[in-house]
Amino acid sequence: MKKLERNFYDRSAVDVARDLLGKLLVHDVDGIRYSARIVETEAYCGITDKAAHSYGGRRTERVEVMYGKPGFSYVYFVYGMHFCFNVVSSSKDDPQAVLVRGVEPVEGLDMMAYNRFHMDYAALSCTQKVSLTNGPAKLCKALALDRRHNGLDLCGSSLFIVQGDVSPSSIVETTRIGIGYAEEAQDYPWRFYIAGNPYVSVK
DNA sequence: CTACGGATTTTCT
DNA sequence: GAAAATCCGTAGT
Repeated sequence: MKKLERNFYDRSAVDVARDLLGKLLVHDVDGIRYSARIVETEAYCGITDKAAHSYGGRRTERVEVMYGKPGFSYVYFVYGMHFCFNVVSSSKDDPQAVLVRGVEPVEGLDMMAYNRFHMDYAALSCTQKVSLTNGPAKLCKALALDRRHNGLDLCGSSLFIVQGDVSPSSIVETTRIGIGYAEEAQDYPWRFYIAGNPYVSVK
């Protein structure tokens, strides 16, 4: 399957978020391949979006990568213990990004099960299987993504996204999660997910 | 099933 | 010093 190229990411975060659904996120490390279908995303639309880390043109060390070229990773640390993975979108100096909130495991299931629960995949309960990757911090843990993966080029060879083999049947557009501080931006329909998929974090 | 609070530390004011 | 793009365990319905 074809790796997504720079021009895929060089669009608004809303367009990239919608089009990432059904694509395959791949992480190759230490001879292990993790891959998972993207089933839930959120767009963070830059300096005018009160929910975005780059709102108002804020430009700190943490958010610097969002001001660079599209198609790079933005991984941040939150709540003292979790990481979240984003894809930098839009053009250089327009700090937009897409948060990946849910993925469906495809390859590397045993390593994902180990990373999350220190168990074999076969020993997981049904609840645990779904809980492997149905949230932004859960999928980072499962796919072994952390601060070392901030600022990586997704057009590179260890962390990238490929075209999926099936396009999503039905896409739901709704409001974003966990942004109670964002006033009217809370109500913008910038979260997208594949209808009916069990790895969506919040229905 | 839903609701709530605690965990834990970086990041920014 | 406060808040945070979350998760998990426990308690209640």
